[in-house]
Amino acid sequence: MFSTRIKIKELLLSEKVNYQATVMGWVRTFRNNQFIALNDGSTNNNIQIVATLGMFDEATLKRITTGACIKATGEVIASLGKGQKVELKADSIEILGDSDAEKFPLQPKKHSLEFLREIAHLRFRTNTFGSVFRVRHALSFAIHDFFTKKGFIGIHTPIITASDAEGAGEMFKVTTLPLDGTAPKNEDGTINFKDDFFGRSTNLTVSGQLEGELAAMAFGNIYTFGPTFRAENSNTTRHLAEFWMIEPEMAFYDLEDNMNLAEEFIKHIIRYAMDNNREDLEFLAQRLDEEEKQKPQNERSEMGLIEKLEFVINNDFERITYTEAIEILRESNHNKKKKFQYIIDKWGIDLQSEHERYLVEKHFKKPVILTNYPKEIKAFYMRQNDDGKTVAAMDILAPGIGEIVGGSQREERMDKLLKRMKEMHIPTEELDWYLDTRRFGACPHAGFGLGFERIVQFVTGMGNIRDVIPFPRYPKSASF
RNA sequence: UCCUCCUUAGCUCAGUUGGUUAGAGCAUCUGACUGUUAAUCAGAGGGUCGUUGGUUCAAGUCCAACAGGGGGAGCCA
Repeated sequence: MFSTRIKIKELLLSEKVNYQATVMGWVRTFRNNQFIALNDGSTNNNIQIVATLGMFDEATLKRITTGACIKATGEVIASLGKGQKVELKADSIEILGDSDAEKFPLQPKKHSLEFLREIAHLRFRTNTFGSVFRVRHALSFAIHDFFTKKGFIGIHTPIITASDAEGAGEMFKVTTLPLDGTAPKNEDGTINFKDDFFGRSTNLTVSGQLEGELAAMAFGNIYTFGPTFRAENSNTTRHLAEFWMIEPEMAFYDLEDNMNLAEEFIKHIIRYAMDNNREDLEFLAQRLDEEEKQKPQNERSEMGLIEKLEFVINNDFERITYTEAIEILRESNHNKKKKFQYIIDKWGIDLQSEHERYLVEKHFKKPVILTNYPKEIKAFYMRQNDDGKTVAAMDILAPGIGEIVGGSQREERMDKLLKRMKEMHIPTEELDWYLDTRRFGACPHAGFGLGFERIVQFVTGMGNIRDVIPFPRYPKSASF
């Protein structure tokens, strides 16, 4: 057995001294030819390894460079210096992997996030990304934990799908047909997919919702948590071409049940990260704080990261209807003074992100759940309200990020659903399997979708979504 | 996709109204020092100024196109 190591987090946490230990990790700095700051990714805190002068040969010391991987064995003692409680006085140091100091790009200094994105394969070794991805994992675990405790069944919906009728966005084609122009064609010149791998045209999924609804019609409560793909040419700080989405779907839920679950869910996973990743969040809070100081006074956020998260956990989300939101916006001084780029004048228009931000950041200063949107601006499967104008939709808007959750009560009445599909030119033949849920034992049900990276952004305070997924995919970029 | 800003050493950035040999800090290398905390001190190396084309006696500096990046918008999660 090779790994007899103790993790640095455990070693530092116990504060026990006077025992033999082995640590393994990557060198952050090597000071004074004696003091190695070693990190193993279990925490941002490094263990100080003391290589007593004269105990190690010159050749070994030369190989202890920033980025090198080493194994050190010795006695854990109370530190003789300030700055750490314990340190490891090395009896032996073994270089497991050299790192050419002239070529290793990470330095013990502040790097820009843009530069680190170019070396995404190495950025895991920085404090910022160490914290971000530990928090990401905690949130991921908390999601499964939340739904499991509530008796939800996790469903793996397909990544390759045949349907392209959901209208959730542009899709990536999946094919094994040749791309050199020799693929079989129909008489009208379009590609004939009969000889393709699946014998039909297929795409990467844009949502697991429709399949999720099928499972909910058997298990009652289900959730999906998987990768999702959108071939939109979106170049923003909150869009990715490949992202992870959580989509719960619940039988016997109406819109209010749906909102209650979504709010409880968000609070639960934030609470989990606060309880289990305090150190990482404090590091990220400090990082954000320094970043904020670079901004002009009027652009700085009023709350620090920890404060903001506490606030979200401890306060009810504001719940208003679309109609009320339009009223608030129309009557706002911001609107009257024509400070919006898009002036709010009539009911029925879609809200622009400037309006969402006004509601969340200026007016309510807390997360807002917007409900009952006009049916014209929402998807075909949303349940039609009795007023004939709106649907039982809900979006949760978060400060700094905007839409974090989109959901609705689903239209379970076959006649209404079919009518709406026709109006919106959704091909019913292709979705016949979906319509079976309405044919055989239809029931009131609801669900929502939550972009995982967006909640990771919210919790870590990272401004760019490309910095909360290890290897981001976006237009013109699929490195690593 | 649209608007806008940016691109100078490995990194972060200076570079004046266009003018001779393009600078700094950090990193790297060499040496000194040795209980340091992004160690310190001394010295050295390191640049086709994003690419291509244009204006000019002269371009890092002005103009254009393209590429890449940032911020904002749209689409959305």
